[in-house]
Amino acid sequence: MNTKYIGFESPGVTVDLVIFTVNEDQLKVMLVRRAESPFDGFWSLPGGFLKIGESLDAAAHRVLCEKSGVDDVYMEQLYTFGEPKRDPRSRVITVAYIALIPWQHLPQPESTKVTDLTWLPVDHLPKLAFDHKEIINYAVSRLRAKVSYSNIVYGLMPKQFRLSELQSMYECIINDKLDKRNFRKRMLATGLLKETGKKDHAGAHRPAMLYQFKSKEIVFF
Amino acid sequence: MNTKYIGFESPGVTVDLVIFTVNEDQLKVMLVRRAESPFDGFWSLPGGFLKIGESLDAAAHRVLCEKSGVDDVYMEQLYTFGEPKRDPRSRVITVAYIALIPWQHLPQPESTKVTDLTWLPVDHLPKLAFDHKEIINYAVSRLRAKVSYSNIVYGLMPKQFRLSELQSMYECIINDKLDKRNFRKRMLATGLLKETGKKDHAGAHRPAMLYQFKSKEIVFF
DNA sequence: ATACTTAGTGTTCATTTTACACTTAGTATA
DNA sequence: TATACTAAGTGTAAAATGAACACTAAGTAT
Repeated sequence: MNTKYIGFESPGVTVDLVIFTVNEDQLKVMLVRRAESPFDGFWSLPGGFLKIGESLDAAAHRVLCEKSGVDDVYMEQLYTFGEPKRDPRSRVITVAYIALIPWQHLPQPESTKVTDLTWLPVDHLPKLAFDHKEIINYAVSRLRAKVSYSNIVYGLMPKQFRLSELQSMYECIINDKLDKRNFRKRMLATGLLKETGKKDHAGAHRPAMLYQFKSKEIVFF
Repeated sequence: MNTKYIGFESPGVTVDLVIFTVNEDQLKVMLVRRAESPFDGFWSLPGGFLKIGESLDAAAHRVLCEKSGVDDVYMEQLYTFGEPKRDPRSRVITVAYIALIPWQHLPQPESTKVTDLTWLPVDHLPKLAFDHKEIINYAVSRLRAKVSYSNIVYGLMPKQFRLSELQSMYECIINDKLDKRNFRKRMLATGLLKETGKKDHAGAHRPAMLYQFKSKEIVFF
């Protein structure tokens, strides 16, 4: 903050969103197809330039709404990427955000026609535009770490759910199996869940109690 | 990344450094006195504008060297602050970094004359320029958290040290007392320390074995 | 009525964490 | 040179936590 202003030399500033969901037992990330050079036709993270007068968080929310049609989701700033050559056209630094959306909350596409938006499993990504794969990898490692010391998975669950669904969510993210009894004990011991009283009668088997979170607040253990 | 370039509307981009050291059993942060409006005369974080062609990390290192005269220290990106009004003059977003410097490695000021640089304890800060107090508070909470699940304190220790000094370092940062025997057991159990063979004969008491880190690598537990 | 499927539940053992007090090896001083 | 002083250095027992493990319950479908 001690240097003189040299406004016209300023880099461009964007926000890019790593929007996660879990579907078909896979952790997936939202990608949009670029329709211009550079990386024309490549998948990339949804993002956009920061507007003057707009906070970083506001810009991230704006992009989130534009692309997902959803607001009111868990979102946090991830990291700021600023290698000089990360955009081949000119200097652009990007502030990356993580967002979590329950699959059930997403407006489902009407048909299977090719669109410029997709959800791909994080462990099988094609070549992406810019440094977006690096950004996603960092986001995935942050998410995987955070799952184990917080209740951040809240952001990916529907309002009501079976404990087995919650367990499955954890297993998808950390990519490992958990012991059912220990998992239930631990979850109920947090005191963050409550029974809804309702039961889920799906399937030819004993119905499951539906649970929900007492609060949407994120807690660190 | 889907919007058009509007280069001349770009916000300014700075890096600001929260440089920590521990001295006199207190966690302290480096501050520089502003010599211009706004906040003329207030203490502020060392920082500067990002140069075109310079990566964020490089800019942070440049500022670090300018102000501390030290390189080769632990540094990590903290968070990017971008509220529209955080700089009253114009739109500036700042990428904040944390750096750790052992007190012993700092070039000591020759005299006690008033300078434009100081180290103040993080828990007793005066009013600071911009949103710098908020940035410091966030940095302190990050540091305090990270101390408990990594060996990040390496960054604050001199090359060789007594175990009691290491313990004291932990205690200063987390602001709590630790049990001596448990602390030693835990530290030695990590396998990251080695005896130097040398002993520290300071003081009228049994001399202490001097230890050092096997590697400067940061490890998460 | 029977088969099928997921829901739901406790205990034991191993490991980790915590609490806690005395002896040792020097330096300083009388 | 004997004594006092100070921080260094060490082990164990109890408590808490984490990990492994298998059967019964309650529905739906045939």
